[in-house]
Amino acid sequence: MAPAPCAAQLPFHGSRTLKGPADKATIDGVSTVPIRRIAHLDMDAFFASVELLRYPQLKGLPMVIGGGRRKVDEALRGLPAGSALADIPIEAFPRLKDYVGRGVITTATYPARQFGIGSAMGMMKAAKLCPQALVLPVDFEEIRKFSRRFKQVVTEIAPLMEDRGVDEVYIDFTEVPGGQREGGRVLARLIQKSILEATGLTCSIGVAPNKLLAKMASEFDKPNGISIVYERDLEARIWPLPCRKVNGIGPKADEKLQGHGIRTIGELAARDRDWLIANFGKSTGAWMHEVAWGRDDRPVVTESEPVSMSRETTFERDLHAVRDRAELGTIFTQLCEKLADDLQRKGYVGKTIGIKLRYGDFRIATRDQTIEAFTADARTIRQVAGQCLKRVPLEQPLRLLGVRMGALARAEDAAAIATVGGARSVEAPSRSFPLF
DNA sequence: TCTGGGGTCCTAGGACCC
DNA sequence: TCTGGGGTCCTAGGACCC
Repeated sequence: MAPAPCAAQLPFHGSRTLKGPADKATIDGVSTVPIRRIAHLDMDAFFASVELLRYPQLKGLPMVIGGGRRKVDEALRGLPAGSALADIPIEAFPRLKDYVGRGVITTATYPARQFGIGSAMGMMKAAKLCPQALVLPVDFEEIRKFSRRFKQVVTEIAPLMEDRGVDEVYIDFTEVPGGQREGGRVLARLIQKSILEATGLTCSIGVAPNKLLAKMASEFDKPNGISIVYERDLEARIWPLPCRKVNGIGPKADEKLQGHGIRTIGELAARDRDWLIANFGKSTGAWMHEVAWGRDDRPVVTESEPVSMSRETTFERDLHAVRDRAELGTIFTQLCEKLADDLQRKGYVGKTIGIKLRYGDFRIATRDQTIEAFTADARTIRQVAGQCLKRVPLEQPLRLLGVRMGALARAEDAAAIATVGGARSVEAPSRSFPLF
């Protein structure tokens, strides 16, 4: 019988991170310390590309994936099902001009992007740009399958991989055999080739000294491209880019920067660190200065625990708390049940239960309440969330309702805390009981 | 007939404790 | 009677990302 593992042999719990380079390596016959090489990998038009594997006859045509599914599903149901998917005539597929509803686009194929269509764009707006574009619903099961498959290919080659969503990962090349050759290009090529063989899908990879630059680099040559960026490329390749290209500078920050006449990353780098801090706050200002100079020492994190889970839904039409009370109540209960099911399936419990609603005019309100004991029970969630709902104004029409669980713990850890906590409360009341 | 459904992190005020 | 900081937790909102 194998000896019981000691603590040091147990798998890492929580976040496992890679530290800087340690060992000597040989590059082109020269012994040297490996330089930090971080890759960002982005699947090309992921959702749409997965659909194209099923319907190859649509290749090369403008196509979008996403949206409020109903209408599209109806149209697709009219298609002959089963084995001959590839033989369905193109004319049989639904078009954007026939689309009705509130959805947004998840992915557009490259031909569709030529028309100015992009992710997160409303379906109705996209339909005006390219009414003849084909439109298909998202097949989440299929997407997850392909997502798992490509990530497995990556980790088999380079184990230090950080998951950034269904279609994106960071990879630490630094200590991987071949990871230093041609600045990472050789390994990137191998990964691209292996993913294509395993899935039939292409991806774009950027390799750079850190995550910040790798993320920008992966966009340089899309689709199916590889870009290698070194520290010395900062001025020529990074500084000319608009500030928006920095992961973390969004529309608001960009607008404010532009208000100060700062449009490119180079112009941001030219500003005084103290000036940035004075105008954007201590944390954001200092961070902006660092990223403008291409500096980022965040590690590649291979494992992390979820902080919250939620379920939300946008109604087909705006609902009113009083007039549509019954319908709203049904949806609310279903959301709570789905959330409870998610928590239980994944083995989590939580203490902070909250609701979110979006009004017809897109304003958002949230309320939450922290309860004594961890739970993943649908009825408890429904009850506490119901209390939260009473604290929010409900006069105006509602567009969206959501339920959220925060302050998560693994179910088994929470059970242990409950036991110890129970014993503790008998001995002496104390508020400062350590959580973990 | 604009604008989905998940998430993370940050800020800021107030309660409460030491 | 008037005055502190530091720390944590809770709550609400907002920016941002995929």
